[in-house]
Amino acid sequence: MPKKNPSSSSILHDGFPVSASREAIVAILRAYGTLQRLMEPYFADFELTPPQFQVLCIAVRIRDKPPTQRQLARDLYGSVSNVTVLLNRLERKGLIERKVNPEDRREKYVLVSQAGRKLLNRIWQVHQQQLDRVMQGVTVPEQKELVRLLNKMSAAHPRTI
Amino acid sequence: MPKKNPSSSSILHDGFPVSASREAIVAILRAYGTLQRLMEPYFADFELTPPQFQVLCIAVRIRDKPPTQRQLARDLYGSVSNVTVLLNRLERKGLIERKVNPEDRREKYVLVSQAGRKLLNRIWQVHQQQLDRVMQGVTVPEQKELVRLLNKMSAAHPRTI
DNA sequence: GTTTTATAGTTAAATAGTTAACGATTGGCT
DNA sequence: AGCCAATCGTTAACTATTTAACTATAAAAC
Repeated sequence: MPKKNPSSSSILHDGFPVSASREAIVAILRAYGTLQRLMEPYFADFELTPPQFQVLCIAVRIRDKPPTQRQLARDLYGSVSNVTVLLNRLERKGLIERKVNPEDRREKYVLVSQAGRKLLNRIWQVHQQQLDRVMQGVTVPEQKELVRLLNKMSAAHPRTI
Repeated sequence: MPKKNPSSSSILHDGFPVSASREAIVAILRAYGTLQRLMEPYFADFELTPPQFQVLCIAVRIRDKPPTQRQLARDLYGSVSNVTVLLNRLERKGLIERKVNPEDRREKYVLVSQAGRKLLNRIWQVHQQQLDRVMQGVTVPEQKELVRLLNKMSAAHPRTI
Protein backbone atom coordinates (compact mmCIF):
# COMPACT_ATOMS: atom_id res chain seq x y z
CA MET A 1 0.00 0.00 0.00
CA PRO A 2 1.61 3.25 -1.08
CA LYS A 3 1.61 5.57 1.85
CA LYS A 4 -0.12 8.90 1.38
CA ASN A 5 1.99 12.01 1.35
CA PRO A 6 -0.09 14.50 3.31
CA SER A 7 1.88 17.52 2.09
CA SER A 8 1.50 16.68 -1.59
CA SER A 9 -1.20 18.58 -3.41
CA SER A 10 -4.37 16.79 -4.43
CA ILE A 11 -3.88 18.06 -7.95
CA LEU A 12 -1.63 15.14 -8.70
CA HIS A 13 -3.99 12.22 -8.26
CA ASP A 14 -4.39 11.10 -11.83
CA GLY A 15 -3.00 7.92 -13.36
CA PHE A 16 0.56 9.20 -13.37
CA PRO A 17 2.92 8.70 -10.43
CA VAL A 18 4.22 11.53 -8.29
CA SER A 19 7.99 12.12 -8.42
CA ALA A 20 10.43 14.69 -7.14
CA SER A 21 10.77 16.34 -10.55
CA ARG A 22 7.01 16.37 -11.07
CA GLU A 23 6.41 17.98 -7.71
CA ALA A 24 9.08 20.58 -8.43
CA ILE A 25 7.49 21.46 -11.77
CA VAL A 26 4.02 21.67 -10.26
CA ALA A 27 5.43 23.92 -7.53
CA ILE A 28 6.96 26.25 -10.13
CA LEU A 29 3.67 26.43 -12.02
CA ARG A 30 1.80 27.11 -8.80
CA ALA A 31 4.24 29.82 -7.71
CA TYR A 32 3.93 31.47 -11.11
CA GLY A 33 0.14 31.41 -10.78
CA THR A 34 0.37 32.97 -7.33
CA LEU A 35 2.64 35.66 -8.72
CA GLN A 36 0.25 36.46 -11.55
CA ARG A 37 -2.73 36.56 -9.23
CA LEU A 38 -0.96 39.07 -6.96
CA MET A 39 0.67 41.27 -9.57
CA GLU A 40 -2.21 41.71 -12.02
CA PRO A 41 -4.51 43.71 -9.73
CA TYR A 42 -1.49 45.62 -8.43
CA PHE A 43 -0.50 46.81 -11.90
CA ALA A 44 -4.14 47.32 -12.84
CA ASP A 45 -4.21 50.17 -10.31
CA PHE A 46 -1.72 51.91 -12.62
CA GLU A 47 -3.68 50.86 -15.73
CA LEU A 48 -0.83 48.59 -16.77
CA THR A 49 -0.38 44.86 -17.21
CA PRO A 50 2.71 42.96 -15.99
CA PRO A 51 4.19 42.59 -19.50
CA GLN A 52 3.61 46.28 -20.24
CA PHE A 53 5.43 47.23 -17.05
CA GLN A 54 8.25 44.91 -18.06
CA VAL A 55 8.55 46.62 -21.44
CA LEU A 56 8.69 50.06 -19.84
CA CYS A 57 11.36 48.92 -17.36
CA ILE A 58 13.58 47.58 -20.09
CA ALA A 59 13.01 50.46 -22.48
CA VAL A 60 13.84 53.08 -19.84
CA ARG A 61 17.28 51.71 -19.07
CA ILE A 62 20.06 54.20 -19.55
CA ARG A 63 22.20 53.41 -22.58
CA ASP A 64 24.15 55.34 -25.12
CA LYS A 65 21.15 54.94 -27.43
CA PRO A 66 17.57 53.84 -26.78
CA PRO A 67 16.86 50.19 -27.64
CA THR A 68 15.44 49.11 -30.97
CA GLN A 69 12.37 46.91 -30.99
CA ARG A 70 14.55 43.93 -31.76
CA GLN A 71 16.84 44.59 -28.78
CA LEU A 72 13.74 44.97 -26.63
CA ALA A 73 12.42 41.61 -27.80
CA ARG A 74 15.76 39.99 -27.05
CA ASP A 75 15.86 41.43 -23.53
CA LEU A 76 12.28 40.32 -22.93
CA TYR A 77 13.08 36.83 -24.20
CA GLY A 78 10.08 37.26 -26.47
CA SER A 79 9.25 37.48 -30.14
CA VAL A 80 9.47 40.61 -32.25
CA SER A 81 5.83 40.39 -33.26
CA ASN A 82 4.74 40.31 -29.66
CA VAL A 83 6.77 43.43 -28.95
CA THR A 84 5.08 45.16 -31.87
CA VAL A 85 1.66 44.57 -30.33
CA LEU A 86 2.75 45.54 -26.81
CA LEU A 87 4.31 48.75 -28.11
CA ASN A 88 1.15 49.58 -30.05
CA ARG A 89 -0.82 49.56 -26.82
CA LEU A 90 1.81 51.51 -24.86
CA GLU A 91 2.03 54.03 -27.70
CA ARG A 92 -1.75 54.44 -27.75
CA LYS A 93 -1.57 55.24 -24.04
CA GLY A 94 1.16 57.79 -24.70
CA LEU A 95 3.73 55.96 -22.56
CA ILE A 96 6.27 55.28 -25.31
CA GLU A 97 7.23 56.65 -28.71
CA ARG A 98 8.80 55.00 -31.74
CA LYS A 99 11.45 56.87 -33.66
CA VAL A 100 12.93 55.59 -36.89
CA ASN A 101 16.71 55.44 -36.86
CA PRO A 102 17.71 57.88 -39.63
CA GLU A 103 20.96 55.97 -40.20
CA ASP A 104 19.13 52.70 -40.80
CA ARG A 105 15.52 53.32 -41.63
CA ARG A 106 14.58 49.70 -40.96
CA GLU A 107 15.15 50.13 -37.23
CA LYS A 108 12.90 51.94 -34.77
CA TYR A 109 14.08 53.19 -31.41
CA VAL A 110 11.74 52.84 -28.45
CA LEU A 111 11.63 55.91 -26.21
CA VAL A 112 9.78 56.09 -22.92
CA SER A 113 7.81 59.34 -22.94
CA GLN A 114 7.70 61.87 -20.14
CA ALA A 115 4.33 60.41 -19.07
CA GLY A 116 5.86 56.94 -19.11
CA ARG A 117 8.74 58.03 -16.89
CA LYS A 118 6.40 59.70 -14.47
CA LEU A 119 4.29 56.54 -14.26
CA LEU A 120 7.37 54.39 -13.67
CA ASN A 121 8.53 56.66 -10.86
CA ARG A 122 5.09 56.53 -9.30
CA ILE A 123 5.18 52.72 -9.38
CA TRP A 124 8.73 52.47 -8.10
CA GLN A 125 7.80 54.40 -4.99
CA VAL A 126 5.66 51.50 -3.81
CA HIS A 127 7.12 48.67 -5.83
CA GLN A 128 9.63 47.29 -3.34
CA GLN A 129 6.85 47.04 -0.80
CA GLN A 130 4.74 45.00 -3.22
CA LEU A 131 7.65 42.67 -4.07
CA ASP A 132 8.32 42.10 -0.37
CA ARG A 133 4.62 41.38 0.18
CA VAL A 134 4.68 38.72 -2.53
CA MET A 135 7.69 37.01 -0.92
CA GLN A 136 6.59 37.61 2.65
CA GLY A 137 6.18 33.90 3.47
CA VAL A 138 9.86 33.18 2.81
CA THR A 139 12.82 34.55 4.75
CA VAL A 140 15.56 36.45 2.95
CA PRO A 141 18.10 33.58 3.23
CA GLU A 142 15.42 31.27 1.87
CA GLN A 143 14.80 33.71 -0.98
CA LYS A 144 18.49 33.56 -1.85
CA GLU A 145 18.44 29.78 -1.83
CA LEU A 146 15.35 29.88 -4.05
CA VAL A 147 17.18 32.10 -6.53
CA ARG A 148 20.15 29.75 -6.54
CA LEU A 149 18.05 26.65 -7.17
CA LEU A 150 15.76 28.17 -9.79
CA ASN A 151 18.63 29.72 -11.68
CA LYS A 152 20.51 26.44 -11.55
CA MET A 153 17.49 24.80 -13.12
CA SER A 154 17.20 27.46 -15.83
CA ALA A 155 20.94 27.46 -16.48
CA ALA A 156 20.80 23.78 -17.39
CA HIS A 157 18.78 24.77 -20.47
CA PRO A 158 20.58 27.67 -22.15
CA ARG A 159 18.69 29.42 -24.92
CA THR A 160 20.14 28.87 -28.36
CA ILE A 161 19.11 32.35 -29.55
CA MET B 1 28.24 54.08 -3.40
CA PRO B 2 25.98 51.07 -3.72
CA LYS B 3 28.12 48.02 -4.24
CA LYS B 4 27.50 45.95 -7.37
CA ASN B 5 26.11 42.47 -6.99
CA PRO B 6 28.16 40.44 -9.47
CA SER B 7 25.76 37.48 -9.48
CA SER B 8 22.73 39.58 -10.39
CA SER B 9 21.41 39.21 -13.89
CA SER B 10 21.86 42.03 -16.36
CA ILE B 11 18.11 42.10 -16.85
CA LEU B 12 17.72 44.18 -13.76
CA HIS B 13 19.70 47.30 -14.62
CA ASP B 14 16.92 49.81 -14.85
CA GLY B 15 16.31 52.62 -12.40
CA PHE B 16 15.00 50.32 -9.72
CA PRO B 17 17.25 48.71 -7.09
CA VAL B 18 17.91 44.98 -6.89
CA SER B 19 16.65 43.25 -3.76
CA ALA B 20 16.31 39.70 -2.50
CA SER B 21 12.58 39.60 -3.17
CA ARG B 22 13.00 41.10 -6.62
CA GLU B 23 15.65 38.56 -7.54
CA ALA B 24 13.44 35.75 -6.28
CA ILE B 25 10.50 36.95 -8.35
CA VAL B 26 12.64 37.35 -11.45
CA ALA B 27 13.99 33.83 -10.89
CA ILE B 28 10.46 32.41 -10.70
CA LEU B 29 9.48 34.19 -13.90
CA ARG B 30 12.61 32.94 -15.60
CA ALA B 31 12.06 29.36 -14.44
CA TYR B 32 8.49 29.49 -15.68
CA GLY B 33 9.75 30.71 -19.05
CA THR B 34 12.27 27.89 -19.20
CA LEU B 35 9.53 25.42 -18.39
CA GLN B 36 7.27 26.74 -21.14
CA ARG B 37 10.08 26.73 -23.65
CA LEU B 38 10.83 23.07 -22.90
CA MET B 39 7.29 21.74 -22.57
CA GLU B 40 5.62 23.37 -25.55
CA PRO B 41 7.58 21.56 -28.28
CA TYR B 42 7.38 18.37 -26.23
CA PHE B 43 3.58 18.44 -26.15
CA ALA B 44 3.44 19.68 -29.74
CA ASP B 45 4.79 16.27 -30.76
CA PHE B 46 1.49 14.87 -29.44
CA GLU B 47 -0.49 17.71 -31.05
CA LEU B 48 -1.35 19.07 -27.62
CA THR B 49 -0.63 22.24 -25.68
CA PRO B 50 0.37 22.24 -22.00
CA PRO B 51 -3.07 23.46 -20.82
CA GLN B 52 -4.82 20.87 -22.95
CA PHE B 53 -2.71 18.12 -21.42
CA GLN B 54 -3.53 19.49 -17.98
CA VAL B 55 -7.24 19.32 -18.74
CA LEU B 56 -6.99 15.72 -19.90
CA CYS B 57 -5.00 14.73 -16.79
CA ILE B 58 -7.59 16.22 -14.47
CA ALA B 59 -10.59 14.95 -16.40
CA VAL B 60 -9.28 11.38 -16.51
CA ARG B 61 -8.97 11.01 -12.74
CA ILE B 62 -10.97 8.15 -11.31
CA ARG B 63 -13.97 9.33 -9.31
CA ASP B 64 -17.42 8.08 -8.56
CA LYS B 65 -18.62 10.38 -11.33
CA PRO B 66 -16.77 12.27 -14.05
CA PRO B 67 -16.12 15.95 -13.27
CA THR B 68 -18.43 18.73 -14.43
CA GLN B 69 -16.95 21.63 -16.30
CA ARG B 70 -17.18 23.71 -13.17
CA GLN B 71 -15.28 21.16 -11.08
CA LEU B 72 -12.68 21.02 -13.83
CA ALA B 73 -12.29 24.79 -13.72
CA ARG B 74 -11.88 24.71 -9.96
CA ASP B 75 -9.20 22.01 -10.15
CA LEU B 76 -7.39 23.96 -12.86
CA TYR B 77 -7.56 27.16 -10.80
CA GLY B 78 -9.02 28.75 -13.91
CA SER B 79 -12.21 30.34 -15.11
CA VAL B 80 -15.24 28.49 -16.42
CA SER B 81 -15.15 30.32 -19.72
CA ASN B 82 -11.59 29.31 -20.31
CA VAL B 83 -12.51 25.68 -19.71
CA THR B 84 -15.30 26.01 -22.25
CA VAL B 85 -12.84 27.08 -24.92
CA LEU B 86 -10.26 24.43 -24.02
CA LEU B 87 -12.92 21.72 -24.09
CA ASN B 88 -14.19 22.92 -27.45
CA ARG B 89 -10.75 22.30 -28.93
CA LEU B 90 -10.30 18.95 -27.21
CA GLU B 91 -13.78 17.90 -28.32
CA ARG B 92 -13.03 18.90 -31.91
CA LYS B 93 -9.97 16.64 -31.74
CA GLY B 94 -12.12 13.80 -30.40
CA LEU B 95 -10.20 13.57 -27.11
CA ILE B 96 -13.10 14.39 -24.77
CA GLU B 97 -16.89 14.28 -24.80
CA ARG B 98 -19.48 16.37 -22.97
CA LYS B 99 -22.53 14.65 -21.51
CA VAL B 100 -25.40 16.55 -19.94
CA ASN B 101 -26.27 15.36 -16.44
CA PRO B 102 -29.86 14.11 -16.80
CA GLU B 103 -30.55 14.85 -13.14
CA ASP B 104 -29.49 18.49 -13.50
CA ARG B 105 -29.58 19.51 -17.10
CA ARG B 106 -27.48 22.63 -16.42
CA GLU B 107 -24.41 20.53 -15.71
CA LYS B 108 -22.21 18.77 -18.25
CA TYR B 109 -19.88 15.93 -17.40
CA VAL B 110 -16.49 15.82 -19.10
CA LEU B 111 -15.47 12.36 -20.28
CA VAL B 112 -12.08 11.51 -21.73
CA SER B 113 -12.71 9.48 -24.87
CA GLN B 114 -10.99 6.23 -25.79
CA ALA B 115 -8.71 8.20 -28.10
CA GLY B 116 -7.94 10.61 -25.28
CA ARG B 117 -7.01 7.78 -22.93
CA LYS B 118 -4.79 6.22 -25.54
CA LEU B 119 -3.02 9.52 -26.09
CA LEU B 120 -2.52 10.02 -22.34
CA ASN B 121 -1.01 6.55 -22.00
CA ARG B 122 1.28 7.24 -24.92
CA ILE B 123 2.48 10.44 -23.24
CA TRP B 124 2.85 8.88 -19.82
CA GLN B 125 5.25 6.31 -21.21
CA VAL B 126 7.82 9.02 -21.83
CA HIS B 127 6.59 11.74 -19.50
CA GLN B 128 8.71 10.98 -16.44
CA GLN B 129 11.77 11.11 -18.64
CA GLN B 130 10.79 14.56 -19.89
CA LEU B 131 10.12 15.86 -16.36
CA ASP B 132 13.50 14.59 -15.21
CA ARG B 133 15.14 16.24 -18.21
CA VAL B 134 13.59 19.58 -17.29
CA MET B 135 14.90 19.30 -13.72
CA GLN B 136 18.20 17.72 -14.67
CA GLY B 137 20.32 20.62 -13.42
CA VAL B 138 19.08 20.22 -9.86
CA THR B 139 19.63 17.24 -7.58
CA VAL B 140 16.68 15.43 -6.03
CA PRO B 141 17.33 16.83 -2.53
CA GLU B 142 17.52 20.28 -4.08
CA GLN B 143 14.25 19.63 -5.91
CA LYS B 144 12.62 18.83 -2.58
CA GLU B 145 13.96 22.02 -1.06
CA LEU B 146 12.66 23.93 -4.08
CA VAL B 147 9.21 22.46 -3.56
CA ARG B 148 9.29 23.41 0.11
CA LEU B 149 10.31 27.02 -0.56
CA LEU B 150 7.96 27.61 -3.49
CA ASN B 151 5.01 26.11 -1.68
CA LYS B 152 5.81 28.16 1.39
CA MET B 153 5.71 31.24 -0.79
CA SER B 154 2.39 30.21 -2.39
CA ALA B 155 0.89 29.19 0.95
CA ALA B 156 1.37 32.73 2.26
CA HIS B 157 -1.26 33.86 -0.28
CA PRO B 158 -4.22 31.49 0.02
CA ARG B 159 -6.86 31.81 -2.66
CA THR B 160 -10.12 33.17 -1.46
CA ILE B 161 -12.15 31.14 -3.96
C1' DG C 1 -48.12 27.89 -9.01
C1' DT C 2 -45.92 31.78 -10.69
C1' DT C 3 -42.16 34.81 -10.03
C1' DT C 4 -37.59 35.61 -8.46
C1' DT C 5 -33.02 34.22 -7.61
C1' DA C 6 -29.11 31.36 -8.12
C1' DT C 7 -26.27 28.26 -10.78
C1' DA C 8 -24.02 26.02 -15.21
C1' DG C 9 -22.36 26.91 -19.31
C1' DT C 10 -21.56 29.86 -23.60
C1' DT C 11 -20.19 33.95 -26.05
C1' DA C 12 -17.83 38.39 -26.84
C1' DA C 13 -14.11 41.56 -26.27
C1' DA C 14 -9.65 42.48 -24.51
C1' DT C 15 -4.64 41.28 -23.63
C1' DA C 16 -0.70 38.15 -24.34
C1' DG C 17 1.90 34.94 -26.71
C1' DT C 18 3.34 31.87 -30.79
C1' DT C 19 4.60 30.92 -35.84
C1' DA C 20 4.39 32.14 -40.61
C1' DA C 21 3.85 35.23 -44.43
C1' DC C 22 4.66 39.75 -45.90
C1' DG C 23 6.66 44.59 -46.90
C1' DA C 24 10.43 47.77 -46.58
C1' DT C 25 15.28 48.81 -46.30
C1' DT C 26 20.09 47.84 -46.44
C1' DG C 27 24.11 46.01 -48.27
C1' DG C 28 26.89 42.69 -50.79
C1' DC C 29 27.98 40.53 -55.42
C1' DT C 30 28.26 40.64 -59.99
C1' DA D 1 24.14 50.27 -61.64
C1' DG D 2 21.32 46.35 -60.45
C1' DC D 3 19.89 42.16 -58.58
C1' DC D 4 19.89 39.16 -54.30
C1' DA D 5 20.08 38.12 -49.77
C1' DA D 6 19.74 39.43 -45.09
C1' DT D 7 17.50 42.25 -41.60
C1' DC D 8 13.66 45.00 -39.27
C1' DG D 9 9.17 45.53 -38.39
C1' DT D 10 4.09 44.61 -39.30
C1' DT D 11 0.22 41.70 -40.05
C1' DA D 12 -2.58 37.47 -39.82
C1' DA D 13 -4.03 33.30 -37.73
C1' DC D 14 -3.97 30.53 -33.80
C1' DT D 15 -4.12 29.29 -28.59
C1' DA D 16 -4.70 30.89 -23.82
C1' DT D 17 -6.62 33.73 -20.47
C1' DT D 18 -9.71 37.16 -18.04
C1' DT D 19 -14.03 39.83 -17.25
C1' DA D 20 -18.66 40.82 -18.40
C1' DA D 21 -22.92 39.94 -20.68
C1' DC D 22 -26.01 36.39 -22.00
C1' DT D 23 -28.93 31.71 -22.11
C1' DA D 24 -30.83 27.82 -19.97
C1' DT D 25 -32.07 25.26 -16.11
C1' DA D 26 -33.13 24.58 -11.24
C1' DA D 27 -34.42 26.06 -6.67
C1' DA D 28 -36.55 29.27 -3.51
C1' DA D 29 -40.05 32.70 -2.23
C1' DC D 30 -44.23 34.48 -2.27
